[in-house]
This record gives sequence, C-alpha cells and structure tokens, in this order.
Amino acid sequence: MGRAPCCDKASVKRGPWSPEEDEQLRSYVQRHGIGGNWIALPQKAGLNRCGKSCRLRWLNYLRPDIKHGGYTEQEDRIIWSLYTSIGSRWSIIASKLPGRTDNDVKNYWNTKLKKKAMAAAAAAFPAPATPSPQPAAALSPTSSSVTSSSGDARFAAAYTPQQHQQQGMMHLDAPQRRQQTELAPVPPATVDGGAWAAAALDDDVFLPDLVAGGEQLFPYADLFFGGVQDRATAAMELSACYFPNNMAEMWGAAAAASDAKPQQGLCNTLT
DNA sequence: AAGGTAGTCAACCGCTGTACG
DNA sequence: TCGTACAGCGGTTGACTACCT
Repeated sequence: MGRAPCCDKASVKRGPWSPEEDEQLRSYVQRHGIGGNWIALPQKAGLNRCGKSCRLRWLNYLRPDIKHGGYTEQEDRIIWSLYTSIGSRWSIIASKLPGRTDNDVKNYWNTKLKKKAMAAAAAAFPAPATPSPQPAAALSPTSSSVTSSSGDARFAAAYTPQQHQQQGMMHLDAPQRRQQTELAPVPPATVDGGAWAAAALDDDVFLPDLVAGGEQLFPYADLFFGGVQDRATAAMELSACYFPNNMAEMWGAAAAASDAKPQQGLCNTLT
C-alpha cells in the first residue's frame, strides 16, 4: 500500500506562482508564521496550492533573506570545495552560504560552476590520444550524483584516483567521500575546530583535506580559480565555514552521545 | 525575420528520515 | 514495535529567454 498523496493534484493549482499568490502566502506567513504544518497552510491562507508547493515557494523565493544570483568567488570556492568533498548534498552546501537555497546552489552548480570545473579539469588533464580503458561508465553505479548527470560523470572521470595520488589531491569519488563522511569518527572534543582540523591526521575525515595547512590546501584551487593568492586567507574562510565558534561544544555533545548512530556524523551535526 | 539550439531557473516528483500516536 | 503523516532532500522537468544560423 502506497502513501496517500499530500494533496489532490487534480484540484490544486500547479505551475508558476502569480504575484497575487505570492503576496497571499507572504502576508499569511508574516502574520501567522508557518505553524509547523505546511500541509494545512494553503487552506488557512486561502491558497489553492499543494502544501509542498507553498513550502518550496516560501523557502526558495519569498523568504526575506533570500539572495539570487551574483555569486562571489568566495562562494564559488565554498561550493566547489564542498561538492568535491561531500558530493551533491545541496542543503548542507547551501547552509554554509547565507541567503542561498539548496535549489539555487544546485542550479548554479549545474548551469555554471560545473562547466567551469570541467574546463579546468580538461585543461589540466588533456584527453589521451587513444581511448581510455577506464571510461566514465566505470564509475560507481551507486552514485546518483555522478551517474545521473553526464556532466558530473565527465567531471569526476577527469580525475582518476591515480591522478589524485600523483597530484597529491583528495579523491573526487563523491559517494565514497559521502560514506566516509557519514562514518567518520567523532573527533576529540577537547580541541577547538580549527585546531582539530589542522591536527587531524585521519585520512577518513574529509575536512582536513580542505582546511589543513601546507600544500594540501585547496589542491584544486589553482586549476579552478587560476590560483589562490592568499592561501591562509582562503583557509580561514573555509575554516570559518565549517567550524563555528562553539565547535568544541558541538563535538562534545556528539561525543557524549556514545550510542550515536553512524548517520549522526559530521554532516548531520553541521546541519 | 524566422527557426533552431542552448542556457537558465522555478517548480514538480518521488524518495528518505523522523516524530508521534 | 508498527504504521502514518509530515518535512526535507536531491534529481528531473519544462517553460521561458537569449543567442546563433
């Protein structure tokens, strides 16, 4: 038995929102809040829309703190670094960019940033004269983020694990990294976030790949952005992104939950 | 000017995780 | 413990626009 639909799709309006509907939803939320129930909201607000549609419209468009377009190079760096580490977990990536939504970041990556990354990859690793014995199809079939998009597959295929090792780079196998991320052990709670990140030696944890100092810092950055002038500054930007001031407190709470499931790992903690 | 193609982005779909009775 | 309802997420679609031939 399947789940009952959240609304009667035949009777609710679909498609683009009119300015009147936007105003209706906006004024209702401003006056009453969401009320913890999106399904019931359309009826209360007098909207002939599905609750999910209202939620999406509010979160992605009507929310007062939303920013559209005008991505900065710093934001590009953050998106790109996180994508290469955790894959297409857009909500996590968006949560590190104030005013950005997961949908917006996803669209931005798919339409602009991915091409930029692929161009950089193609320039760094020109295609061999003979066909590669390991085509993109050899990538993990379990990866929706890779296999569902030829662009992603090509982007990922541009970097083999061997190349990563040769270049001293972190791996681009997003599902693998995701698995590592979710299974990553809770780090010591006695050190602050930045110090822990710099001190961590466990290769199973992705954050040190990004924020640890020295030549390993942003290993793709030179390819992608044409060089980071001030690596220390860039490190601080990303460190601030990943590690809030109460990092030790956060990890302490996580460590206290000794029976924490693997899913309660790094990314869930950060969200 | 007209038709075709590519790019963009809002919106939808279907699935998963979680809270709750 | 199980079933249900809901929120949230990521992938995909389709309408619209810009650009090219």
